[in-house]
Amino acid sequence: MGVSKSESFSVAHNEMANLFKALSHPARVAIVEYLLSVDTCICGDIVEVLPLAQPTVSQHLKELKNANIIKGSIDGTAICYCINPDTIEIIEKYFGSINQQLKNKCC
Amino acid sequence: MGVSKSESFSVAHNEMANLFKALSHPARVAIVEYLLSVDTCICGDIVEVLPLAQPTVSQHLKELKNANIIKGSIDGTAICYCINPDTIEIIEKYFGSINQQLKNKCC
DNA sequence: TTATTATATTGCAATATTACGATAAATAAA
DNA sequence: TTTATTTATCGTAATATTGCAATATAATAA
Repeated sequence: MGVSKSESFSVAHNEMANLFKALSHPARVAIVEYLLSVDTCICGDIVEVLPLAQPTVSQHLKELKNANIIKGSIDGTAICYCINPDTIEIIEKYFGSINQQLKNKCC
Repeated sequence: MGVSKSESFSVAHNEMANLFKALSHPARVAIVEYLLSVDTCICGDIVEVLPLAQPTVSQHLKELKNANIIKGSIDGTAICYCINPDTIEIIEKYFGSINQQLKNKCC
């Protein structure tokens, strides 16, 4: 019991759920919005912006990377993070499609 | 410690994270897509569609309701669930705005 | 080489989530 | 009233997530 039965669901449902899970923590939402707010992708100061310790921030960045929501490229000793526009577009289109389908409904 | 430091983040970041958390499980994604697939909102057969026991489905429905992603209205002994278009639109616009901001960027 | 700097990993404690059997609650039908 | 039917809640076990100190890794600078 208690085990997440993700294998019982379709790959598509799991993929969407994983995208949302990556954004299901305020720290990760804050990271995405911070990456949006800075001019360039070059930014190694995310730890300074968040009220969390460096290992915790590193962990959150890893989850966003694993979900393909952000990309990181090595720049000497620092790492440059930026948002992956492809993934954002996938999510936007997903909700756009839901909205479209809702327009042909009674609710 | 392990306690989620959600109070350390803005209300806006928490609100968006809570929306995504509601959709961060394949069962809840499946519920949303099932509600989209049926003609009317009148549906008391969600349990039949999912590979989960009735109390588990009830719990997932509760989380979607709490996040305002679905609405439920009592119809005799059954409950009619349907998607809340307002919340879907909030999410779509959120990603639309991110996409817009990304267009003016180097990445 | 030895610092220094930036990020990642490990290990662990605290908490949250997931799942379901048992049971309760509420309404409808007999 | 009694009996179905439908959904919700309780209690609990299994697992996942969150957070951070300590430490490791990797690249640069001195």
